[in-house]
Amino acid sequence: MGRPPCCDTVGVKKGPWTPEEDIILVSYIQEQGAGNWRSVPSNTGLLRCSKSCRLRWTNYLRPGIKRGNFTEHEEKMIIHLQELLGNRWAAIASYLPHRTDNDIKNYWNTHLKKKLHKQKGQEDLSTHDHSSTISKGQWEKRLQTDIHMAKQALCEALCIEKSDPKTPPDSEIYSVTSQCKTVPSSTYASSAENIARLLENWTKKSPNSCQAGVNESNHSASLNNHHLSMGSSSSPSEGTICTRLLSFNSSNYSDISQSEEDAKFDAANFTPQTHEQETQMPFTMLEKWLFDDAAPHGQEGDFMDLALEETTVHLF
DNA sequence: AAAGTAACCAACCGCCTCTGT
DNA sequence: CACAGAGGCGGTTGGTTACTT
Repeated sequence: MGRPPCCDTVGVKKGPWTPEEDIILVSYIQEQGAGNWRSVPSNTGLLRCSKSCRLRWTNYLRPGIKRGNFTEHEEKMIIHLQELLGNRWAAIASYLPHRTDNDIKNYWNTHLKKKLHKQKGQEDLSTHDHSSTISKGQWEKRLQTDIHMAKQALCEALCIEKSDPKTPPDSEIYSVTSQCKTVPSSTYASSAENIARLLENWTKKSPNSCQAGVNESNHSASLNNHHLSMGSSSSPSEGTICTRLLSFNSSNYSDISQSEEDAKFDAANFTPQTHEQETQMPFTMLEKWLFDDAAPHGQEGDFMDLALEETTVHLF
């Protein structure tokens, strides 16, 4: 017999998450921090299994997530990393700070696999086989540059940490921990943004489900009203949750532009990041691991010997 | 306009790994 | 060292949306 399910299947809700559930989850994580997922359903009253909560957080509600519209650069990164690492989506995602493993996996399965298949078909017809070798070399250089940039970012982060112990490292800026009171509000605002986006779709799709207080002619107002209306719902905890969310939305989030947020990410661009605790392995370990993986394909030497060339920078 | 098909993506399932006891 | 439980991960599914006929 297999292991019992991670949680009771009786009374556990499945399927798409509602905005209310998202708000409850985000609010809880904002207070308690991510982790100890087992206790999340019982502490929040969510009728979801712990895994579902974790997945929802990591793939959708976590701050800093960018969805859809993969850039050409990201696309190529994924292709190359997939070539190096295989279907280790979490590892690949760690090199694309804005993206989740699920998102990358989906994108690979729906877009890139076909695209590559198509390209391969064309290449087979072509007699210029060396062109692919050249582009591969370029990618190796690019990755080397990525690694260099990541190293720099990590060094900077560590230097900052050392010089000013009160300054949280980048990894902490984007994590919602139990010490979240000291974490800049932008951390949570991004989640609020995700929910706001969700609410936007939700209000469009099901105007009846949240009509109380929703002014459909004004989107931002409708979102706020929606929060308020839920704040006056039967559940008192929900009320405080929504009020808090609203305050994040209205005061803090508006102060933090997306570009600023992006800039923070860019500072640590291509630095491998983990999803859950946002704790970063020492880069050298990851680097080594990556190279070890690549080594059997005879690429280690290429990577190690490649110096960072200015000519490769323009590729980004 | 309706039906059929393809594409997309959120979420689930089950196995694996890690960690605490 | 062995075991159990929790979290992490990759494969897969199913519902929804977009597109085509």
